[in-house]
Amino acid sequence: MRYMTSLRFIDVVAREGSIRKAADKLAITSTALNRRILAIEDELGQPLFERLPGVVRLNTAGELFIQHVRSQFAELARVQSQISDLTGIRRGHVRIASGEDPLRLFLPQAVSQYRALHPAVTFALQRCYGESAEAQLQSLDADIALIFAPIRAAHVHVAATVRQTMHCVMPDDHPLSRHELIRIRDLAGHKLCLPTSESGIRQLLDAALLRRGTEIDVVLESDSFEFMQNYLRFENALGFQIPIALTDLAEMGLVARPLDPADVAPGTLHLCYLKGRVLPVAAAKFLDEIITSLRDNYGEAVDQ
Amino acid sequence: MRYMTSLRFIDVVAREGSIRKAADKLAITSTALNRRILAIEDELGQPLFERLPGVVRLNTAGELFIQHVRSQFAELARVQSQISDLTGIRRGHVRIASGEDPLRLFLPQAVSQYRALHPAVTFALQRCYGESAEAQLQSLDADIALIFAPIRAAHVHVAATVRQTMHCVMPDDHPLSRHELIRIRDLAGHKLCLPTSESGIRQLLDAALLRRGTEIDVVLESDSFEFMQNYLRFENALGFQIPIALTDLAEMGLVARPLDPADVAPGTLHLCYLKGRVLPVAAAKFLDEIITSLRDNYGEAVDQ
DNA sequence: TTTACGCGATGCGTTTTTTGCATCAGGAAA
DNA sequence: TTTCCTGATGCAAAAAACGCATCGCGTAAA
Repeated sequence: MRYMTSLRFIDVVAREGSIRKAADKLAITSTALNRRILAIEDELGQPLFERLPGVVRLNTAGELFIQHVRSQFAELARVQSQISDLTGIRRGHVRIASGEDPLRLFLPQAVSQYRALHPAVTFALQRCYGESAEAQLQSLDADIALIFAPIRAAHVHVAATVRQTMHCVMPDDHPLSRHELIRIRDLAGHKLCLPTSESGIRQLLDAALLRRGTEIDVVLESDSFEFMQNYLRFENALGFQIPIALTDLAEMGLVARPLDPADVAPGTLHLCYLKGRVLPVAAAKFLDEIITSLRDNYGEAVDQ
Repeated sequence: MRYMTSLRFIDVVAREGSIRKAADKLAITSTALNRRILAIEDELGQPLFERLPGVVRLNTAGELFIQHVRSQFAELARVQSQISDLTGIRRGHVRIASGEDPLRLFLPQAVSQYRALHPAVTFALQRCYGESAEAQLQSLDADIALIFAPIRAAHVHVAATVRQTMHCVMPDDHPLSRHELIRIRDLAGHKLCLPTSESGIRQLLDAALLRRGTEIDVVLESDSFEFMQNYLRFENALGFQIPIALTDLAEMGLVARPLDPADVAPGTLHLCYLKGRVLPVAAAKFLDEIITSLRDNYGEAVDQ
């Protein structure tokens, strides 16, 4: 929308922290951009940016204003989506912030299924960890977040949750593969591949290992499941995943065995959006879809 | 704010129902206005107005969009108010929709008291009845409403309520002035001045008269208390008011006597704003003020 | 039926606004 | 100090918005 040009410009300047950089990004000259900002500040009666040497930074008024600007964009998107929905063709753009786990299989399936019904809806998927997912909800850079971690911020509304039992992944000829249920103490003496410490899986494991006082042998840390999964065979090591990320292990000569819930507390996958926000039609309907899908595939997804 | 010009224009067109009339009001030519609207519709991908012979009317998409536009204005006002509040000087504009009763004494006092503390805050007071007050809250034409009538719409949030016992106003030499408490049956045979039927007072009285089956003699109907009050002496008639509207009766040779609550149910004065809305700083603080003031002057104002 | 009037849409010349270029002033780092 | 970056500003060119005149179309009065 053309009338929002100045607001969009301000948003970019705030993100870039520099008028000239923002101007480059927006493909206009810095003078034009600078004057737009001065004009808005003039109309508003006070500056939005502190001009520090080399950078510009939002002042308090600017923080208030940028929040307003972003919510206006989100609101406009919602209204446009609602209007498009009137014609029968569902249009829109859904932005999802998710941990790696659901990005492996669950979200690809869910998105493609939804797009088969509504081809005019586009998606953006951003991989990120819990805290940054919540930040993206708040800055309105994401509509929906799928987080395997405790929810920290009070401004996040949890639309559904799914219990996820931790699984241990290993080559199918690994000695532990004979166990149907794996205890924490069984891990002692085996080589382990763990996700990095931002991961919810890692946090649950660390808590469990600490509680049981088990000594472990971490040979590899990675924030890529893909890498870890491929690596397990070479080292004959153990990895960890949650059900929503468990894909075609058999093809890779791997198996997954649940860890005893008495040792490792089952984690919770949270499906969230920003509290108080009315989502665009497309995002809201997609949310409904994946709530249903989570319930069907992983049981007891709790609407809240 | 300049960037909102097109939106403001659309709002005026929607209200006027005619591009040419709106153009007159906005002091531009109809062609310029027309093109702005076409441009927005073009960007939006579909029309907002139905072009009927002689008038334009919002279509469904337009209704959705105009709601968005109005909320943008309200939000911007809130943010501006918040920003102004940073400087220490409280600025802002508070729009109140109220029945006649609080406009007599209560609101003039409250507003002047508030403005004494915050001279940069301006006020707009619109006299109206219950239903239209609620409509004004919803269309964001008013921030706060003070209604002596039952609340009908679910989208209105009631911030406080005050019980108001109906009073009968009469010349101080009227025979009924000897009664400390007036019963409905006492009214029979006397000349009555009643408010018009939109008034909450009239509705309560009608209900009471109907229940008691009392025959009454209505000599005058008026939606102006001022007029009624001045008229009572000439006709030696009876009028009706609620405490919040009772002013310097003695000076006019009038007295007020409460009606028996067993006959006429005490009405409730409602202090409201639009549900889910975050009021601008100035409006929110003024709301706090009058809640306190209502409680102090009329007892038991209930925060809700 | 005819006429007159009001409405929104559109072509075209004019005015206003926005943009880009060149340049200035000022702070940070080499 | 010099260099290099930043945001701010004067001025001319480009772009957008505007007003005038006019068209087509419908309703309502004659």
